[in-house]
Amino acid sequence: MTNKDLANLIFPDIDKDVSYYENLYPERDLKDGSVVSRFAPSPTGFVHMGSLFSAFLASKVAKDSAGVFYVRIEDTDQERKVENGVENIIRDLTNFGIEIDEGVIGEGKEKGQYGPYIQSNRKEIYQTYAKHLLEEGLAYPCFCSPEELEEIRNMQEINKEQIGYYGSFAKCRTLSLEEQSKRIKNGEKYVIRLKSPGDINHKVKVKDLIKGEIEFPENNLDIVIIKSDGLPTYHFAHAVDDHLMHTTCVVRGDEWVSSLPIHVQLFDVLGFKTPKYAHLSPIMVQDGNSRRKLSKRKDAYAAISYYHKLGIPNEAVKLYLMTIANSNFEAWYQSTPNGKLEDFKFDFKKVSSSGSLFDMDKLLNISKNYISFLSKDELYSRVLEWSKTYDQELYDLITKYKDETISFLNIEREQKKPRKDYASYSEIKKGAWYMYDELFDNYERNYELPDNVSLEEAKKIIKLYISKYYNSQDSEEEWFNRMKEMSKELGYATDMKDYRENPDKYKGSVADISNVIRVVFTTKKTTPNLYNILKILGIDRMKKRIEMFEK
RNA sequence: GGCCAGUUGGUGAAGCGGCUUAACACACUGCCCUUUCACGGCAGCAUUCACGGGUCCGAAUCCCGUACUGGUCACCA
Repeated sequence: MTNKDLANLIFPDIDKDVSYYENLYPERDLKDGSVVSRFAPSPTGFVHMGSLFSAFLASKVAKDSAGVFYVRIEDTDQERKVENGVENIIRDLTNFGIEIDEGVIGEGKEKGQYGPYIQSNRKEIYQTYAKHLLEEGLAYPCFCSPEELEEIRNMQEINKEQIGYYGSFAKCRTLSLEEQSKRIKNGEKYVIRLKSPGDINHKVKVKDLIKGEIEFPENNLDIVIIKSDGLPTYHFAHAVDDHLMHTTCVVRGDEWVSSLPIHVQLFDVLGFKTPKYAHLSPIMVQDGNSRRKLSKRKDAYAAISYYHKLGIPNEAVKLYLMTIANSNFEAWYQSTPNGKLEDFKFDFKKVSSSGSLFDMDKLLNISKNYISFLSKDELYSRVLEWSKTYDQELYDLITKYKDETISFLNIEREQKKPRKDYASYSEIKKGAWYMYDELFDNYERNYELPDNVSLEEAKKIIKLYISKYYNSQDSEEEWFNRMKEMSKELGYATDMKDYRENPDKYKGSVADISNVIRVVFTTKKTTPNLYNILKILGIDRMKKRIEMFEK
């Protein structure tokens, strides 16, 4: 009985050799310095801010270096699988505008030479490598039951010993080949464990692109590499896949840093070159007095689809993520005319090694700025597309009144310092509803008149305005001058400074006059430029709204 | 509990031994500009970098210890 016999007994159907796969997946033909990175989610639901963050940065480094960004699905835990998991992930990624160069691109769809990219379809590959380890005597079957392992753990805890399967606790490690084969033939359940060559008293240093050099005790645990269902554990799959797919940079959450000793050892035992690692700190959220990781289940705004629904542009979310990732980004972006995210050179070294709080205010502010610099046509088409799925009423209105909508959206836009009204597409309706008769006529109108102007006075003002002072042909300057003339006639101050100094001399100021007019036509006392609004409304609708006001 | 990491205003952070009486941005407050709002401008917002020691002429920056926070110790990823 030899190791080889045992390997054949365990994997009788594996007829390929490790070298077969090494040849099947040759080195990638890329320029020096090109980064191959990946996003490797488990299909357990949608994409949330945290995983998006790592996907985004992974794709960014690949793109910056003319490398490859691919998607691999890690579904070795069959129990946690979720219906439509893959589809949802790909949808969120695509919705968000992350381009997938290779790997899984849809349910049952993949592209690229290094596949399959779904781990459950790579079973034979993992088993081939496990078989190889078995042959070399670097791995062994373990028959311990979960109960036995539990017991060992408890004992270790009581005795304050290192916890885990190692040394004298690794009972199955020293089983003879005959014993092993006998128990396998008996149909006992077993896993395959790595025969760890590590010594806990030795140190390993691992360089992380974000955290710097970290020193750990060597791994001395005989970790499971193949589970009893024949599928690999994360650790083993990580080593095999990232080697075979020639990943040069692994970007993942920092919950993985503590398994680094295992991973380094696995690469070493398998004779693989370790990739570079970038471990990202999680995005945190304030919860009472403490902080915790942004959670899929507790925080609605953790889901990337939340932003989509709200109508926050993808670019804004990306901009936000990049300002979190590289603190020099914001300054670069503001000082670079026409600066685009794509032109920014992202650097892992500048990523903070402690988790930052998620800042919705900041995101909204970035979004507000971003939207303000959109051209009128661009904004219109985006709102159109967004409302199509999320606000049918808005969609119908802006389709019907396309030109008016564009004119309205263009008020104080397309200039050096545009207005910043909307942090999301969904806010547009709140700001523009009074431009549509369907909404204006049917909604309950709450006229927000200035405090110092009574309803009677307001009616008087608007009557005088429409009959004597409004002329649709006026330029903005003429229009406002007439407003001043009217203020004078009614005993309101025309000059604001004068009014502020002598408020008692007047009934109010031209500001009150213009606000009354604003309110009559829009009900609101804050709107974009009134002159433009009146132009869009036109004289007929203005008259109609005056009638409505007087009633 | 072991191991690993982190700790600079309300938030994100810059800083890497003297240029820091701690940048910049968000939020907040006040003023100015102004027909409203928005924009813009100005000002305010940490006498101090978790705490305690040490090194040094000099420390937010280097070293040690403590505290706190987070991660991890599965046949989950």
